[in-house]
Amino acid sequence: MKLEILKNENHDIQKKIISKIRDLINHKNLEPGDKLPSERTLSEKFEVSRGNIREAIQKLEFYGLLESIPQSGTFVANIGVTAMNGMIEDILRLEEPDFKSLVETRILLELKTAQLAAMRRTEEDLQEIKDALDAYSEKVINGEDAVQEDLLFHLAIAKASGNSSMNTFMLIITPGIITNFEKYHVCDKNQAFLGIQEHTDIYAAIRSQDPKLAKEKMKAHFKILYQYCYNQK
Amino acid sequence: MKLEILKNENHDIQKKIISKIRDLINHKNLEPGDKLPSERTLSEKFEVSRGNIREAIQKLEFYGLLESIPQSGTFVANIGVTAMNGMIEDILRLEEPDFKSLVETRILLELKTAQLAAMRRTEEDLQEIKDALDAYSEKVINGEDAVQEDLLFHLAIAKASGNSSMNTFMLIITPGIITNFEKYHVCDKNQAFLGIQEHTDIYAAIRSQDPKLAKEKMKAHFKILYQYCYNQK
DNA sequence: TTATCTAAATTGGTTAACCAGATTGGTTTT
DNA sequence: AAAACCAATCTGGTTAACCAATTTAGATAA
Repeated sequence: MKLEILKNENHDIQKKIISKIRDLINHKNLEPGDKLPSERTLSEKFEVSRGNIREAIQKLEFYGLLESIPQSGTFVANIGVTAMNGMIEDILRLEEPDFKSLVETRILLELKTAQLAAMRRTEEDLQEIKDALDAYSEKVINGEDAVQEDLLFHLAIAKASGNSSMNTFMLIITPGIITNFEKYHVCDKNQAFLGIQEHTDIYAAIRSQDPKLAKEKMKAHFKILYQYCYNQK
Repeated sequence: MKLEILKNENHDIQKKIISKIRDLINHKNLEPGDKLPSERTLSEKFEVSRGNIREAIQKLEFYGLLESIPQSGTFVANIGVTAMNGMIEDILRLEEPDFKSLVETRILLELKTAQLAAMRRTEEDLQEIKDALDAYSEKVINGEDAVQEDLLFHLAIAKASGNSSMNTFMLIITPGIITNFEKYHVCDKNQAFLGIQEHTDIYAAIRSQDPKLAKEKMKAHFKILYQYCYNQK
């Protein structure tokens, strides 16, 4: 409980620091390549710990807005003040994604990865998808829980898509999907049995290198989920 | 130069730690809820600094595989060994996305965000998109560089889509897109002038709440880019 | 024997000291 | 006057000490 509060406080502090950095860049008219004040200077100017400053800078570095060079300084990336302001505003605004956003995004990604996997899969990819499918089927037939095997099947397809961005994004949204699924108890035995057929259809389409069919079968697979989630709301 | 090497070494160390944690979970048959050895124990067992251990744990925490509780310990998340192994393998394998992956993913996301924005945009969203469009047009007409304003127009649409996951992903791929664009000098003056019309078309479709048209116009906008990027390869 | 309480040890998180390398300003040399 | 050099200073990065909360184990009391 207290953890949550602390973490939120910490998160708030980071947001405040980021907005102060933005204000500083605007006020001092810092242009691409200009150097920010040192971490120590900022920490006493903003009256926060140096660690907090470092975290904020690293976050802005992640989004490509700043660049830290050891033993030298932190510099404004090659991006103008306009885009800088717009992007920082976005970063500050971003709330934690709701379940609906996660599902919507997952479906979008999976329809594409299925399509791409059908186009690009190697024999090795295909074998891995097949293995995941078999593991899944076996668990379901034995009446065991197969959430993990289901997940691995989908991740195998993402891998076969040959697009590392989409693969990464699948991994990022996976935890949120799983926890929410378990919270809502979406998967029951009937759906699992139906899942075997749907998974098999998807696999077959990817094997026969039919992108359109793969997308179609993936869409069918998500149809129930999609409706279920939106009715839940 | 040396920075790169060091950073790669650091990255390698983290990967090694993550795979060692995976081995440990497998070897000790740690199940969901089980406690990992303390950070200090791990650091001397793996012969790395405690900071490295913390980074690796935080990364696995980000992907929902571990959970750290202050003054208590780090625990295996509610995810079985099968999925744990599969996901860690994926995490270790993920390479930096190439330009093609980035563009492919951006197009996928933007076609959807345009569509969703047309469905869900509020009056406020619409105004912000309009402002971004005007700022872009003005720069282009004055013959100035308008890369930033172009970017902000697209981010405004992502915001209006009402899907925070997609919005986040757009922000994540943006830096890679920008740096590569500048590297390849994609945008020239002619494209910028053409861009005004295309942007205006997209805006009009979103204003008139026509999802299908919005997607179509966005597709047209990306057509040149898409071909250009793939020809570049 | 069981339950309860207390103090010591353990935990993840945080802070302050330290490090190596880059920068800078002044000095010396040519 | 200009170039070369050098030491003091400043930088982000790293490490070790510290902290408060928690857990644990043993002593005590019922």
